Amino acid sequence: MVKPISQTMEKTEKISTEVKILAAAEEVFLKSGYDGSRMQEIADLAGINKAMLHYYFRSKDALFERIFEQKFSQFFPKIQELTTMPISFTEKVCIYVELHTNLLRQNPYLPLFIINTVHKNNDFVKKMPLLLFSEFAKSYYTDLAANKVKDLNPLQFLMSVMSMCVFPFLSKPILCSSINISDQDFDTLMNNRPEEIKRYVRAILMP
Amino acid sequence: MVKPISQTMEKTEKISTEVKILAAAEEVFLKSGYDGSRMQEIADLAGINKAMLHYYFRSKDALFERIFEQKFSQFFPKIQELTTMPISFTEKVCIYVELHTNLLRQNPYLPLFIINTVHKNNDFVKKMPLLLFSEFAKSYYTDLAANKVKDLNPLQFLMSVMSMCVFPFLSKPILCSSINISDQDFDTLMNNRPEEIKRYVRAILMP
DNA sequence: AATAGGTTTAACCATTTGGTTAGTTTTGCC
DNA sequence: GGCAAAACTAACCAAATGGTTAAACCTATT
Repeated sequence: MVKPISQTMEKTEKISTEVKILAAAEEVFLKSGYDGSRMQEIADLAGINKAMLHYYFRSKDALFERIFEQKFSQFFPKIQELTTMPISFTEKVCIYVELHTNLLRQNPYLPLFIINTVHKNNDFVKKMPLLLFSEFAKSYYTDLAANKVKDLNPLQFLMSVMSMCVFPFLSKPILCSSINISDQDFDTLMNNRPEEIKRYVRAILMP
Repeated sequence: MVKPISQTMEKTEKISTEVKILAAAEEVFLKSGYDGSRMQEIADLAGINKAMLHYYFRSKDALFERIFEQKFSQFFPKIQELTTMPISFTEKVCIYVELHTNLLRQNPYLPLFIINTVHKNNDFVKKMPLLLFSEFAKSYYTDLAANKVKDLNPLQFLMSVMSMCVFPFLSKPILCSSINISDQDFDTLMNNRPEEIKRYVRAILMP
């Protein structure tokens, strides 16, 4: 039997308790939210004693906040550099669509988790202004001056693009139940979605 | 002092306990969801004894289900007749946009409440197939044959339109926090939104 | 006024739940 | 091996919470 080397169990094959807790907490919180999650459930999933949760993370609030911060930073694709690239506004939006849709395909629970948490307590958000709206708007107005895009309200437009990317993942359960499509059908739909949205984006922006 | 007339207090000016409970339960459940709501909170808001909740509605589950069913039926605008009207697909979609956006402006908590509930237990939905997808799709294909609309995937398109209508109300807290707009700004945005979406719809559908 | 039935209340109950603690085991180091 | 610190466990605790009950209170009818 392999034994851990250091007291803090770093650099060992054995998964540290802390990591096991974080993985379990992520799964439970993401699926059930703060109110719907139980500390015992997290402990059971991690295969450890419930007291360990408090030993490592002090309280449910602290553990939740840890998970939320990590998940919140993952919610939006990393497009900081994109905003300053020498490509058209339309292309920037299309790249965002591609990135965000694929990101959410791999993290389908993310949107509902984030929205619920912020809905309950919007103090969480303040720290990170990750929606680079003003950068995108600037790019839009540059292209508008060059008559490369139609005249419209950029906030309304970007809100619409984000809506088309994110909302399907929120409405999946309703959609699947009400028009009777399977999980596989939904996945196919989401696979084709970036192309479809990009077509809409171009149609809307074409001057 | 006005006294109630009948034993069951029907037809009196005095608001019946049952109605007070339903109003309070609606407010609390809508804001906090099932897990986040407390029976005591509902009783306090209704200004009645907690035991009354069980006297009239037996259990938290039963009370919640009562509220959910009512709210779920309000989530989607009544457009049954619309589907059979002799107007173009584009016009039908535009009318839906107008109706749904305005409906949600008056019930901004509705989408998150519905989505959360169905996410936790999608058995709720089965009963009412209120998304008249097939009706709309039929109308689309009629217009496609007449070359009045562009060739696209109607499910993807209608999902997009619904996204643009509903998602802003879900993302309001994030939006307001991250790009720092006030409740009034948001209301103005939502006031202008139907027109903006309809412009997008026409641009996308134009053959 | 007496009665009977629905309505309301306060006190109570059992369970769940986040959190703590005292003591035991493991681990790294001398 | 011995020791001290860290990791871990089981048992426990107090508060919260959904739910119940027995008694009191109205209200309409007789």
